[in-house]
Amino acid sequence: MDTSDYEESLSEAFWAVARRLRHRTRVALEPWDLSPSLARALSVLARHGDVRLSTLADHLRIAPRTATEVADDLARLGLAARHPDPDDRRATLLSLTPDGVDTAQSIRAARQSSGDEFFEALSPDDRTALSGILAKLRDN
Amino acid sequence: MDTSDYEESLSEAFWAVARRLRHRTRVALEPWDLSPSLARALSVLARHGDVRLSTLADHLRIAPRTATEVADDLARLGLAARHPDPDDRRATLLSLTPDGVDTAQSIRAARQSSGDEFFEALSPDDRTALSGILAKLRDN
DNA sequence: CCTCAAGATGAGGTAACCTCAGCATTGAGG
DNA sequence: CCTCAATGCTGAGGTTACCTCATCTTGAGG
Repeated sequence: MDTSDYEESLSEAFWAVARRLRHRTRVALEPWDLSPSLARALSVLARHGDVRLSTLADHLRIAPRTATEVADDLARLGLAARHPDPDDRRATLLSLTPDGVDTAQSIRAARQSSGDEFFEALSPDDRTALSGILAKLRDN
Repeated sequence: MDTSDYEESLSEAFWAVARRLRHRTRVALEPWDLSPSLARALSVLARHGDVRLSTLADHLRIAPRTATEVADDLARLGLAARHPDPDDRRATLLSLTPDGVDTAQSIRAARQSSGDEFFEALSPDDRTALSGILAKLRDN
């Protein structure tokens, strides 16, 4: 196996896992009828409270314009609401509604209690290793 | 950091890396005006020769219907061509054209010579670890 | 004030997937 | 042989999660 093959299969493996993870996540979220990306956004909100859309975009590492759409979707579902930033009238803050808080919490709880969560197939060591490796890849 | 936070950041990190990888790959493929998924298909063809569309789908881990589209695209670009399977008249084989062979080879060469390939930011040990971890995640 | 930047969004687009239904062909069981 | 379920491909029609570009409002510095 030469370097090229190695690279090849690394990225192939990566994408195979990505697809699988996406699928698993979607299934896990079915009870709430939430897409993976909305669930991610929800958890950012749960962790950081009110955030500007641009900040949300930063956290999710997506384009600001896309954060607008995520906010639209969360608002449409009644999980979050926009309100004006008192400090800057250009900006909009997004915050969870009570329903959003509940949803975020129950997703969290469900994940915690479900033993077959995707990454739990790994040993703790593997998880630590993966975490470190992903951090390196994320910021290179 | 409890388990849930840990999970959370693992999948977030995973997706952040996925986005980055996709972008990097796209940039790397610009000289050939090929999308990442077509490049993956091309390399499957380069490694396996003639394949049925369904086999291609298996290799790429995509739905059979999607393989049809990949084949359409490769054919449209003149990189691959369909021809009937002599053993089964239901099936179509896809094979690289001479142009496709050249393209596959030059992509391969470019990857080999470019030192800044995405996963080369990792140490060989990390690459090995990642490879093993992905293999576990792929088949759980 | 005036200019330039920053925040959000409307418009419009894309890649890479998917399911479902339908057709042709095949192979296994009666 | 003949039927019939299974297999292989594809047309039709989504969906998700992104993107860029242009435009509007507001803010901050000279």
